[in-house]
Amino acid sequence: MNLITEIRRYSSDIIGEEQLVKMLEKSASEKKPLRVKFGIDPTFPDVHLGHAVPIRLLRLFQEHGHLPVLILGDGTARLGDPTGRNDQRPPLTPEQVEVNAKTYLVQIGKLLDLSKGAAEVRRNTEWFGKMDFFDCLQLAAKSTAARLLERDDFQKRMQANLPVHLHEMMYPLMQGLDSVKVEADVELGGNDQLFNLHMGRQMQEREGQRPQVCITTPLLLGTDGRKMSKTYGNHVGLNASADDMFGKVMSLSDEGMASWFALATRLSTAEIEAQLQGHPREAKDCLARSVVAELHSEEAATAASEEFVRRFQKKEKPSEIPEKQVAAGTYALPGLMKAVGLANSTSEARRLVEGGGVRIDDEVIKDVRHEIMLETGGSSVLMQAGKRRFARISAE
RNA sequence: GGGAAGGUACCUAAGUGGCCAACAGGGUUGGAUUGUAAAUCCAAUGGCUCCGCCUUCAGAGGUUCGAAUCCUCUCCUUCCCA
Repeated sequence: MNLITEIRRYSSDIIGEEQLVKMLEKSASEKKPLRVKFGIDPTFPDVHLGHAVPIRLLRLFQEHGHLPVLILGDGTARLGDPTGRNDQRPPLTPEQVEVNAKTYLVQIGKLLDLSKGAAEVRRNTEWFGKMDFFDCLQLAAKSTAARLLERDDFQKRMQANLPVHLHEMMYPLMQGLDSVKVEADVELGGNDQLFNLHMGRQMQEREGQRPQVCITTPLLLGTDGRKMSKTYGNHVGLNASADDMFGKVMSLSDEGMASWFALATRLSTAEIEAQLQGHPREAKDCLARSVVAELHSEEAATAASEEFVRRFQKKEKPSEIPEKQVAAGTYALPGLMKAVGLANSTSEARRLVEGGGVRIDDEVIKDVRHEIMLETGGSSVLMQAGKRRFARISAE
């Protein structure tokens, strides 16, 4: 299939589309790969499927012989992209950033070939680490306050009487400088990154480089239909276990399925159409399998699907239940739940019990004063909190 | 530098001396229903040795029998003027 057609599947905006077509042709005839930049800030430990959309597009370029230039924004992470935030995030230490950066490489490596020659991985402290204050001033001189304040989220915050800090305004400039430093031909990003991508284009032009083509990808929504974000708890992490990943995808709302099929799987448009015609449950099962298969394996996907049916459709026990051991003795139910990690506090445990969400050996217990006796060598107790949390408890 | 408005639980946001662990909505968590979807209904939502006790309303002091509410100082935010 034609690359440009495939690109469109994953993109919401292409700035310089004609230019891109020419670049692709020229690259093919000269056998010179395009440098395709994608930057990600290691601000938290997990990459999720939302981030994976541009990474998928990047892989598409890679499969067509172009060179992914992955920027780990270890410099920009110190500051944090203000996009879509109405508050600042706490600053990260270089150590935290480095830990995150390492996990990112592992996770991104599941989708992209990061081996030498196949991709270029850069950290932007490579250049930001060397800049002194006067260099920063020069960077600041590349744009104007009016231009930077055009940004949507700055506008909104100012209208809401929320702070907009000066360093936040530097963020787009930093991202733009990344493009200049790596001489990007194309830059990819989520569609909330449009402003930042534009900035790279402008700055390259000022530096006498050919301005990059900017491609933004649609936002993959979270399982509840809102923006996918860790703070909403509606994200699917790339390093989630197969079962967990499967379950989360199954909890996706029906409305979100079409977009998930398009953005989070490699199924063809025709296959997707066919799935969407069928029963939503079957379609979602196919979707969840595809996602798990790509990040784990086919076998894991099948196993996760079966496990899911067993647990939630047939309401059987999960095939693996965590074993917990406590000292022998008699326990009050809430305290024991806290001790084995089924509740965060005894008060929370009480609430669960009173709400009828706790079972011991398949029997609902509503009495918070219920006591459990555990003796060494005695039989274990199966405890269930809510629909999905189980523990088998025995005495040491 | 001058003036004004603010800082309440995960978020938004009431409360301006006792009836406040603190209204309401969102979120979250349990339960019912179900396709672990959506929608809907019910309940819970600081902690604990739980019919009672303990710690909370930016921070530190103070007034009072009693403060999230009054006073003083400090820290933080926004806006207006210079």
